[in-house]
Amino acid sequence: MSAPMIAILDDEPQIRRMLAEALGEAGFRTATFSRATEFEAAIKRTAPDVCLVDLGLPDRDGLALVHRLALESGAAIIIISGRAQVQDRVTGLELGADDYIIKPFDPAEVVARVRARLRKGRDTGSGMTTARFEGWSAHFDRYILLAPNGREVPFSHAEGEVLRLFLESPRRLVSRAQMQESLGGAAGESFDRAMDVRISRLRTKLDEDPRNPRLIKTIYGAGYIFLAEVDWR
Amino acid sequence: MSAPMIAILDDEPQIRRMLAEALGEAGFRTATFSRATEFEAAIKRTAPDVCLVDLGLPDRDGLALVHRLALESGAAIIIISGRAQVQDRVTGLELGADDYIIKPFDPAEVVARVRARLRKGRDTGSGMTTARFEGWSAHFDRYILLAPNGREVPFSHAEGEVLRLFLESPRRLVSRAQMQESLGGAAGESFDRAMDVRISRLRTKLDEDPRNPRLIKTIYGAGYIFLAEVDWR
DNA sequence: GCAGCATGTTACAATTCGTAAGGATTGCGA
DNA sequence: TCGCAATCCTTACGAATTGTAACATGCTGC
Repeated sequence: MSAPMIAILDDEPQIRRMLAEALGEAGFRTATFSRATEFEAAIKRTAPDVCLVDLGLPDRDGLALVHRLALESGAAIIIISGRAQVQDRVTGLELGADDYIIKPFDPAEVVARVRARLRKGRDTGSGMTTARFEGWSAHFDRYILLAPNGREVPFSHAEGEVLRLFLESPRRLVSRAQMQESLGGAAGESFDRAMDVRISRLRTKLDEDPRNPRLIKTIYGAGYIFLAEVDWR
Repeated sequence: MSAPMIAILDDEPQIRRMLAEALGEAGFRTATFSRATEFEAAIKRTAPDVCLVDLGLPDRDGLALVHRLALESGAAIIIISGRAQVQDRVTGLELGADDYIIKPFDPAEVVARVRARLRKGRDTGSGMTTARFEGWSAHFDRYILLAPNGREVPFSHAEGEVLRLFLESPRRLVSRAQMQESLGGAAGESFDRAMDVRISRLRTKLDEDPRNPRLIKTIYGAGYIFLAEVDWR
């Protein structure tokens, strides 16, 4: 498993450099952006672990961006802002941010707060081989699903990759770009249809009603959401 | 599911009261302690969701306590401290604290930061998945509406975004500009008509009489207002 | 009422997605 | 090497979602 990925959005080059350097020295991968639109597009592709967002960007309202990120991405969100009023901090946090750092800041504290965010929520990763959801259990070490009625349903490697991706971020939007990234598909080709087919097959194995799937929802133009509470063992 | 439990450790009675009151009003259960030994014993019995710990207690070294809590309890830990040096904050966070608040603090910010910690711990999605209004219920976790007569009405992602926006601020004017922000529409384009169409489709799903909509009122020249009492679960 | 604009609705087209059918690839045993 | 089976991708076409254009309706101030 590679180093955690930190996405940085700030319009001041100096601050971008400072953050990227401090986080890089701490062993993280970083990606920096100066404009919100680029930033948001990149998020959908790469699914970073933590987002550092500077409020008060010129080209968009930062709080709306934070709200969207909180709803749609699984990343932890840390706001960096020059606005020091309590009310600013409260609304930022209520909109879904996980932390709020005031400028000027010390890079060491930023690194510490990023580490604190990563510590929590890092459940998956090591010996997790079985996941339960909605009466099903997926055994990745044996390549089988156990249906709620006890029936054994085998699944292939490709199907397992998709299922694992969903089970690792349940109730979160997973974009097609993220899937391609995770499943090693080259971009730009007609790999899209292959993706569809994998999903389709997985759905039939999960007893989904094709017209009205309960577990794997399609978000038109965006990706998929796996709608279930998942419990890894 | 009962209200989340917040354990508070502070040696100043005034601060204990202030925190307990603010958190109580926000809907949390609280338990306050003045000495670390009592506090630690209680933690083992009641397993709180969040611990608020004041450093600099007389009877023990606070950082050691934080470290033990981080290792042994599953609770989120928020340090409250009068020591404002960056180095203090960094070591507190490195030892396992999830957040670090400096005295003097505003109770509203403490509440917001407690909420932020609970959001991430709570599997995903913050629990806000079902809203009831006027006999309807909107299930955002299943992408369906349940009509007052029990009929199931599916809705798409775009429709759901609009509906969620209304349900999150009922009886309040929502301007078109706000919608564009929240729904991620690029500004300046002819996105206006698209907005209208979304509203129109949503209205038909909600059985609105086109000539006389009861739920989604148009405020000419300003925006829309959702007229219903909303109850989130 | 009328002019001028804001909003509602409908029909249509572009895009995106689902899946059945068939072909390529791989692995395995005879 | 050949045949067979399993797996996976591609093709092709139908279905669903969404935005846009065009037109209809409604609001506001004169």
